[in-house]
Amino acid sequence: MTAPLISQTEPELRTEATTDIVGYRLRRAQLSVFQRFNAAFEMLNLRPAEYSVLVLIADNPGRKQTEIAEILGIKRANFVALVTGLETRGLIERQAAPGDRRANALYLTADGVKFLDEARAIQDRFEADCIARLGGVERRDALLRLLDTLC
Amino acid sequence: MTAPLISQTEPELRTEATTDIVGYRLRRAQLSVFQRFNAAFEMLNLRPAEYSVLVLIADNPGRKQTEIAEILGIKRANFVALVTGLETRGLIERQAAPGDRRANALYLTADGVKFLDEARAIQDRFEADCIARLGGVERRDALLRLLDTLC
DNA sequence: GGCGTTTGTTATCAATCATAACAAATATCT
DNA sequence: AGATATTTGTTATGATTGATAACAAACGCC
Repeated sequence: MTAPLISQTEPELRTEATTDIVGYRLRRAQLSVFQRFNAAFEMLNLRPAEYSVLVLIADNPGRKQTEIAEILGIKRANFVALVTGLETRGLIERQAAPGDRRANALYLTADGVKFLDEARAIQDRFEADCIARLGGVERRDALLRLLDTLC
Repeated sequence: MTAPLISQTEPELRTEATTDIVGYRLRRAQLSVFQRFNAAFEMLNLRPAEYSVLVLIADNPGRKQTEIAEILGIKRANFVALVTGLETRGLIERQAAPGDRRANALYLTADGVKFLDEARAIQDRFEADCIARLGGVERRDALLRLLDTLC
């Protein structure tokens, strides 16, 4: 005997047990947001991690690689290529850190400052879009508070 | 002249421009949750994606690979290795799909059912921990609603 | 019967993340 | 001061994840 014909409309899958999970929904939301971020920054060819590095250096010039990396939760080893990439593009500089010949002090170049201005403008629009989707700044803040409890 | 001594306590970095961003906080929270998930499932050697595949097959036996993959947002191409891995471990089976000799219908094996029972128990405890961190089921539901608006 | 589409698959490719090892420089301790 | 431990940047490497292109077999359509 074959399976009986149940419905003409395509039978839907049961997904509650999978989708009603915090981690799963977090992953989906994060992927979605990052894809939109990448689309918005396609012209600048800037990835999320790179943007955060530029902002952090701009707000904290002269800090060592390790300090910047640690705050972003990036391993020292993986941070090297990231910094090298931004340096090769002429956006940041590694300078000798005063008082520690091992360390590299990171600075934005003049080009980097100009570049970051453009990036910040795009990011502001992007964040405004996220806030609009969430339904207002209060909801955004509520989300950030909830996310913090998971870290 | 050298930089003046400002403070004995280590000077803190300015991070607002980076951390007050939805995408960034999403990424951090998702990474943190997945790391705890992986720790909880270390004994079962089960990754988040694998768990969701098992649950989805259990709740929708006989579905084609493409159907399961699409719901999880996994590309067909990348889903092959995932299915093969679970099949090699004896947890699921690829069976001939009735009426379509191209497609593979996916089923849990008896071992897969037993295995998923254990996994579900762990996941239930894990989700309870997430809810506790968030401050209750209402907050968890609020988070899920907010996350949905970002997809 | 011919033609476009779907399905599973392989092969790449890029990005992300983790670990181990290492040399140079620095800090610590006695 | 000298021995020892730690920090810093770096390279190398591996595992995981996600995306794209191409392909043969099977299917659906006309």
